Formats: sequence, structure tokens, C-alpha cells
Amino acid sequence: MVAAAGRGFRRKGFGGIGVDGLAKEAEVTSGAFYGHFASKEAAFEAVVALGIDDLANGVRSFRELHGAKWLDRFVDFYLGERRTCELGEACALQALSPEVSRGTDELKALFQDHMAGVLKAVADGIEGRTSQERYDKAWALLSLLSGGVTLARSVADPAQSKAIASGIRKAALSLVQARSAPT
Amino acid sequence: MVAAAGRGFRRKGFGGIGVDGLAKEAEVTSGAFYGHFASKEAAFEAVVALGIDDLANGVRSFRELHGAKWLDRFVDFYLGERRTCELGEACALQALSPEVSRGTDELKALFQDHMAGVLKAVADGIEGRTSQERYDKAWALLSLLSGGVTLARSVADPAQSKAIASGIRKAALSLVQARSAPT
DNA sequence: TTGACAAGATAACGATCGCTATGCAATTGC
DNA sequence: GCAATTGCATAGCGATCGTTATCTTGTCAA
Repeated sequence: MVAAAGRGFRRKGFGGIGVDGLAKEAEVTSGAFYGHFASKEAAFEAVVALGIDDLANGVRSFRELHGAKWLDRFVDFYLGERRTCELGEACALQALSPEVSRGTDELKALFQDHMAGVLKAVADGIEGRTSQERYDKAWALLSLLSGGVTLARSVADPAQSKAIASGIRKAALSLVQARSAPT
Repeated sequence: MVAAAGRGFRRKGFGGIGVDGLAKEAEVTSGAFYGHFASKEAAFEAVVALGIDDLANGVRSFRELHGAKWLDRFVDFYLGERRTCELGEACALQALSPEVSRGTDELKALFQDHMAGVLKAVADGIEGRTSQERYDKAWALLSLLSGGVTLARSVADPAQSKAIASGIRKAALSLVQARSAPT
């Protein structure tokens, strides 16, 4: 049910799909929808929470599976499958954070809360002299990847999209290895 | 009229505001709206075209005004005013590209077309051995800035938002100066 | 077998959706 | 000075919006 709502919101945006559409995505009717969620907004909150937690778990999986080389794999995965897959299956960070930025403070607090897990998972997996440097790099990496995929998804020509991804990839890898500039 | 529609779309998203709302933003009625635009979608296209062109002109202005040091100023501006200003006045790239990524191929073609001007303006203003390297960096810089501002706008705590911006700033400056990694 | 309970279907509410047709008033060309 | 055109307001179209109340169905306990 949450997964179906997640697909709907990702594909159409919060305002672009109605409760009937979300319910149909789950192959039920709107009556059943309100059995699971108190409101459309509550459903969106559940989708954001689950989506961001999924990202955190995804990062942890890459670290466990690939060890020291996890970041190369992760970047390639994010700029490959996650860029070309159907929008309904896209990363929550990329597809949902713009909607969060238009939302209430309550929604932003929830987003921030769950993002803490993602940040820790990324920051713990990259190099840097200080904790702050690792967290700075983690924010930058996530911004670069999500922003890059959004831009790559916004152009019509697949070759252009691929070229953007290629540029992002180089920047992402050099970013994580770079010695941070003085503040 | 286009400016008013731009504010409305940025604040609420394409699906989050209706024609009546867009018309009210311009202090007219929906009848007048359809005197200017053939449809809601056509209005959005005009907003995207104008917004991206504004970004291109903004980059050119920074280059003319600040010369070799334009990028530091631009990054600070983008992560300062452009991050904290009201959503209605936000950068088109940050506020509108997620909607473009959910749009038709026609809309994406228009976006890609106008982005060419932004890319050239940025790529011509940064260093790099080859043209491709400059364009790669330009795409990465724009992704980093727009994605970073979106994330910074999605958290509830202003201090957290500022911390994100700080991390993005360091990454942006180091990105442009870095020697590009091998492909 | 019956009866309580849970889950989803159905139907309806007023409001708003994107859009069109028509009406009126000011401006324009001659 | 009158006619044609332009620019916006008004009103209304059927459809969909988010939400609630009611009804039906299925399940398991006693």
C-alpha cells in the first residue's frame, strides 16, 4: 500500500495524483486508502519515511557487499539504473525531496530526521580527517547525485542524459577523494 | 503574467496550483489567463523557458561583473540568497527541473534547448584542458548547486540548512579547480 | 450456527479542476 | 464618430478533488 503510493507520488508528484489514483495503483478503492492513511498528506509522509530509509539501507548494503570499493559501485548504480529506471521506482531523495521542500515544517522535520541515517551511512564510508569533513562530503555527494539524476531525467536526448551522468560520475569520484579546501 | 505563473508554479508545483490560482497571482481572472496562454501546460513551458534563460543571463552577469573571481561570488550567491529566498523567487533549475523530469518529451526538449545557453555560459567561465572537461564540470556544478539547495530547503532546522550549504560550497569550489579524473 | 469484528466497496458531499463561450468596455483604425 | 478589434470578466461545462458515511463481505471465536 505504501509502496503503491510511493510509485504514484514519484511518477506524478504530490499534487499530480489524487487519492483515487493512488488507490488504483494499489488495486483498491479510496475507501481502503483511508483505512490505511489518515489523509493524503499522511500517506506522503509514510512514503518519504520509507523511501529515505530504503536509501540508507541501500548505502549500508553497498558498503557490506563491496567493502572499500563500495562508492564506485554505488555511484555507477545511482547514475545508471537509478537514472534510467521508471520514475515510479526512482530514488526517494531525487524524486521526493523537491516536494518536501514545498511542504510543511512538520514534513521537513520528518525528512531531516530520516536523512540523518543516510548521512551517517555515507559519511562513515568515506575518507576525511574530521567528522565534519566527512559529513560535508556526504551532503555534497548526495546533492550531486540527486541533482544530477534530476537534470539527466529532464533532457529529451538519451545521449545528453548519458553525457550528464558521465560528468557527474567524474565529479563524484574526485569529490570524495579530494582533500577538502579550507573554509 | 509569465512572472506571476512562475511564482505560482515554483511555490506549489505544476499540479499543486490551478489556473485560477495562477491567474489570481497575476491579479486577473482565468479568462485573461487563456488570453495569454493556450493551456496550463503552455504556461509552464513559457515559465521554464524564461526561468532557464534568466539563469543563463545571471551567469553571464556574474562573469561580466566579477571577472576571474565570478565563480566564488556566484556559488555564494546561489547558496545564500537563492537558498533562503521565498520559493516563488527560487532558481528555475532548482524549483522547476523536477517537474520537467515528470513532463512530456516536448517539455524536456525545450528544457534541454534552453539549458544549452546556461551550460555554455558556465563552461566558458571555468578552467579545463578540453571543452568536454569544462562541460562535464559545468553539469556537475549545476547539479551540485541545484541539488544542494533542494536538500537545504527540505530540512526543518535552519542551522542544518546552513551546514548543508557550507558543505556544498566547499565541494563546488574544489570541483571546479580539480584536475579531472581519467574516464 | 451465530455473532462480533475487520477490511474494503460504494456512493455521495461541496469544492475545485482545466477549459470554453459569451458579454462588456475600452481602444484602435478610418 | 462609428465600426472593428482587443482584453479581460463572468458564468458555466463535465470531471475530478479530498474526505466521510454507509454498506457489504469475509473471518474467526464461542
